[in-house]
Amino acid sequence: MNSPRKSPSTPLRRNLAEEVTAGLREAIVSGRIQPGSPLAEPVLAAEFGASRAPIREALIALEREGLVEFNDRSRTRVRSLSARDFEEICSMRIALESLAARLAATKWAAEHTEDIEENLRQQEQAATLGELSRLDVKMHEYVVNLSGHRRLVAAWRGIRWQFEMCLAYTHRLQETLAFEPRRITVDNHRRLLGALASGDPDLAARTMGAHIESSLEWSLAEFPAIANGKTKLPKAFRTRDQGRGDEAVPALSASVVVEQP
Amino acid sequence: MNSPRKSPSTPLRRNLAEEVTAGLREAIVSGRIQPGSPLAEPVLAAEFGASRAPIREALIALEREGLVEFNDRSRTRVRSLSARDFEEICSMRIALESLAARLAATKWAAEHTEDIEENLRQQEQAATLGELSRLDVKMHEYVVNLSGHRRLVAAWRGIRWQFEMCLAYTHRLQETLAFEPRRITVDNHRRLLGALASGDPDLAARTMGAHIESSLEWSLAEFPAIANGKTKLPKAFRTRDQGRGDEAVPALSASVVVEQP
DNA sequence: GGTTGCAAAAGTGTCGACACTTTTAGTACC
DNA sequence: GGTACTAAAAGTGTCGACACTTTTGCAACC
Repeated sequence: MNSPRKSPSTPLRRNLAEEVTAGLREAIVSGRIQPGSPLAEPVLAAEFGASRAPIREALIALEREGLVEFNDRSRTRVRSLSARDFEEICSMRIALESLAARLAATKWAAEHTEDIEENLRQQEQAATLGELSRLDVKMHEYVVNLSGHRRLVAAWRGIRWQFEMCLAYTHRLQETLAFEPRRITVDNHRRLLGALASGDPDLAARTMGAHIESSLEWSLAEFPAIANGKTKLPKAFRTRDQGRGDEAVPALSASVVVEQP
Repeated sequence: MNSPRKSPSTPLRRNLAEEVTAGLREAIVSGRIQPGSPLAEPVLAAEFGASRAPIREALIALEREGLVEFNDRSRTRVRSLSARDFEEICSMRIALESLAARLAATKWAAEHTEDIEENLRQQEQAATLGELSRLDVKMHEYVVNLSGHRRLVAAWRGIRWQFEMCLAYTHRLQETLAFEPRRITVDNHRRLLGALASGDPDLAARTMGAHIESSLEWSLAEFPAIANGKTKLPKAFRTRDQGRGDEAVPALSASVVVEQP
């Protein structure tokens, strides 16, 4: 042996950094920690009963996921998502998932259709809007993973939780309006499934792009508050981009890949 | 004062982590550190005269840029780029830069045309293939930044240095064949500039996609070694994907966004 | 000769400490 | 009441140390 054991009680818990990352992510996405809240390393270290090293690593990981942001002086805050952020997230999803659908279509097999259909069945039975969204994201994630494109997967993960954060906020506003939208969503997904299973890469990409775009338009229609700043969202969520001379938000129609059918 | 100063000689150098990141990045991209080389924290710490904390941070940053990879047991190595990686990088560039071009076209102004034309003039005078590539990347970076899409910029940076690493390798093989390719490249860029300046988002996106795709095809034609593994590349660069049951490389034509003109 | 077992070496995860910087909170001053 | 100055508090960057795990090197063994 080497030296005095510090705490023999500690049952060798590795990857404290990952635990902290997961814990913080959950708290942020769920809204338990409000956007804009400062995240000081010593404070978090105390809360998680860890030292600053794993906390630091977790914060870097969360920054990569877009859930927190570092200030000029390296101070960390929970990120606030503005309408512009929402548009960026959606246009990225279109760009990335169109490519994912293209690749997935070329290697589509019967088992994939079965997997997706199982998911769609669950969607039809989903009790809450939140549950429905979770299944929706899961389906999209399935296609992204199936693409086998590791950099695409990585980039997608870089916005995934930001997207869920947006969803959580919109759902918190309107937990009810589930019926009509749900049928539309599932119908859309069936069309998408058909395109993927057809094996036609162009069709799959086009359909995926149109699908995401249409669901985005629906969101904007339902919650114009998100898009124009006259928002009913929690105050901290309502952010005028605190950027340094940031350009104006590009019109949505311009940030979306339009593919002619 | 509080306690004994450790080294009064240290002139307050901040951001050691960034220095290390930049130093390692340069060494990796230039090939001074061979792909596959292990990067042990204590070793690097000694080399850079730093402690492990900033080294660790630098390695995480480089992993994010795709220049190093962590193994199951968290050991770090310089990443080896296979033909599949090359294709992934290019298809990501097409997806991202097409969107960037679309956005840039909507906000294009005379000054931007001037900036690009200055760059093209320099391209025409570039003495080496490496210099030409540097200008090429700079031009593409210009468009990406002009898009004003922060997540797009972030994703692009996530593959930028990997791309340069590929370039460095191909150039090391063939430093000479500059004349014909260069004229083609510059011609392509002029066409691209026209599309961007036209203000037509669809045209800009389409042209950008085609431009990147064609330059990729040219690379594959010139250096089939890169694509098929029968390579003249340095041994460490020649990597059979050491993945765990990785799927086959999707055909290039399937990983590229084809947009009908 | 090749294999197995074991101890040293090398490596990662986490911790606590300190130097320095930025904020915060008073406090004196006008 | 508002403003300028100052000292405490809070925060980040970096360091060295230790506990534990994985590799490596070597030696005994079949």
